[in-house]
Amino acid sequence: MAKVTIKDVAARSGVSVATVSAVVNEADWVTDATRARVQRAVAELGYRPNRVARSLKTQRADAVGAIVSDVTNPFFTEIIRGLSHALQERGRNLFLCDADHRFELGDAHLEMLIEQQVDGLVIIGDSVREASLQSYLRRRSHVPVVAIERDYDLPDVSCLLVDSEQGAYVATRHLIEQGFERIAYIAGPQEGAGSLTYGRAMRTAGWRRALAEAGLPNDDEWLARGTFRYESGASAMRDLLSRPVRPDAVFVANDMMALGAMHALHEMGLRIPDDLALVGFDDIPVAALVAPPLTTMAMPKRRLGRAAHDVLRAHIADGPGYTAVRRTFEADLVVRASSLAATLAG
Amino acid sequence: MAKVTIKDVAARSGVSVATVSAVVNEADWVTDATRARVQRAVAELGYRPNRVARSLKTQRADAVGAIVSDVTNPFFTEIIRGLSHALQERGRNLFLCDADHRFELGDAHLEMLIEQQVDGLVIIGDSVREASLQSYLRRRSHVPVVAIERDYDLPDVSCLLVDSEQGAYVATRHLIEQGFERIAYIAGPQEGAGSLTYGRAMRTAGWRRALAEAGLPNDDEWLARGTFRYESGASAMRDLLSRPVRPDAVFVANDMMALGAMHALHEMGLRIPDDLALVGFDDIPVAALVAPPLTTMAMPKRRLGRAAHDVLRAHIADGPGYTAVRRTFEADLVVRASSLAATLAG
DNA sequence: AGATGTGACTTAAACGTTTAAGTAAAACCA
DNA sequence: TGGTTTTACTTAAACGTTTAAGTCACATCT
Repeated sequence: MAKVTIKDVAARSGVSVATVSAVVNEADWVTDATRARVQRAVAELGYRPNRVARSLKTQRADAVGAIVSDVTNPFFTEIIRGLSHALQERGRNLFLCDADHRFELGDAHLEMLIEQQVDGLVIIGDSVREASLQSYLRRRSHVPVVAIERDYDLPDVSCLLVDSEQGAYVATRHLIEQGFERIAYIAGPQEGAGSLTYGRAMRTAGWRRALAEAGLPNDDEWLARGTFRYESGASAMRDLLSRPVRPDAVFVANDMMALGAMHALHEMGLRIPDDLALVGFDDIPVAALVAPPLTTMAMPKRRLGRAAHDVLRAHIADGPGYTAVRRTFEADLVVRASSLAATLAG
Repeated sequence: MAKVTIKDVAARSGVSVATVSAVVNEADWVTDATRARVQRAVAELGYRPNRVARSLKTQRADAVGAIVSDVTNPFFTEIIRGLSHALQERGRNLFLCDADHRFELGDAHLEMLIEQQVDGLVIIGDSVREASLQSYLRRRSHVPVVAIERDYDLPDVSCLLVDSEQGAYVATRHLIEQGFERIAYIAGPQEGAGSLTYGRAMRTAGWRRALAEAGLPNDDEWLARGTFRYESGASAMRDLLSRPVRPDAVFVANDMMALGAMHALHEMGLRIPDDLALVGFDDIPVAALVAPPLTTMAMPKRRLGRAAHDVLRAHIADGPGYTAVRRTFEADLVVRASSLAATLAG
């Protein structure tokens, strides 16, 4: 009934535990004969090394922890996939925690991952408060942290971001090139006074820049706000359509809201893109599946996950003196039917 | 630079490590004065107990491991959410691993979770081979295992399943009640000779039963096969429509394929449900978001996750002598626009 | 007053590994 | 041949906790 340990293997194969350890860890000094005897004992007893004991002794976990703000969001799961693959290749494991949009939960997960002695941390989306992270980083020793799509103003954390301003600019340019002239924008929540001059908030700026450049109107008359969730996209759309001048195209700050907007348009009997063109942001998998397929700015999701791994690995290798990096990725325009000029689409 | 341990706290507060341990674990015999002194030292040093050391000593991890066949599949992430919440409430942690449909990966994850000494295992979907699991369970001691939506023929693993036959029956009955008479079925992959008489494979049987009962045709003329993926749903739909007699409704074995079928119908200019009604299975979140919203059999996803936790907890409490259970859940019909009789919808 | 009990700790072993340091035999060299 | 090096191990301490067993001062009982 008892668990089989390295001692049992040592006893059965008639060698010391150190030798068994050497065989298990593929040290080069063991003779073939001894190695074979030990391996036989390992197989016969079904011995598996205890990672907990090993971690305690070696002071490494060969694992990293990740906290994601919403594990049911396809955008994040793609990132996780990329991260998970990269780790897998190196034989590292991933402890994944879902914060479900609740900061207390995210903070609790952070604490537990630290106690678990992971070798590094990945924070995906807005799941951990800056204050909590900061108080951890102030400790005498801490593991490297990299954040994805979350911009921390902390010197020790690396941030992997997407250039939202540029993405929004490209998306809007695309609509302009398709010949649309009244291009509205459905934004995320109102950013707090100057505090969030990063990430998704910058999409507004990109939209403005493209319109200004083309001499098109870009004032608040053409701007509506949502919460990044599906339902809010639908109501923002209805809001826009109720205004004096109807837009002929809408750029939406993320795909979930774009889908909501699409739903509202369907309900009102308006056709996409004939009556109104639509461009989203993120390129979640469903974007290609709806009718019509949604034009969107593709986030390099898997690459973000993989890059998080690479950066973390480098930091771990560099030891406590690592220097955090800040990397910006570009979003790519994926043209689908929802944004094609009526003349082309028809 | 060094990590702060229980010894540092003991030294600073002038007590033994045993006392610090007692304070941290809220033993009741410590005086208020001592407790305060220790807590102050803990706060001042920023001490966090090392879970690895604790696990090694206590022989528990206060964590369970889960292996999911595809972390990007919304169906599974909902289950994970349920599991994760339940664990959270008990202060237990979740180690989540993504097998990405690759059995070698799933098996490797199984091995590593075992080495990590988790208190229990949850296997979600088809991610771990029966042989691998069996060889683990043959070991002298093992932790409890519960599988969700995967039917293992192993006496020590608990299985949480959904009654697919019944679900398919209900879905088909619904179409019959709406007045449809030529009800086709898009199934999953052909089940291997007699081997998969469980799970999703049983949906064919439920469809047949409902049709037979109503005296409607249910032979292979009305059956097409896919692979449970989006694209295969589209081609299966095209296949069905190319046959001599066109169906007026289609029941699809899962939502992803149903969405694919929907896409094919849009392409061909056919209207849903007017020209052809559609019912899916799973109720993934997008099902409600497409146009028209998809009628489907809702899987109790969160409940499955929560139930996995409950069963696991019971098994852990029962110790090595636990008796595995087999529980079947019902899928609920969720009626949306895609299946409403033309007369009602119009 | 002496025995007994209780409260508030401390001591030290243990959990299952890894690994630096030690050792004994064999191989090599002059 | 005698000394040195190499090979193939073994010994034992350490990692950071928990916890059973021990201790010692003090209160309580008869």
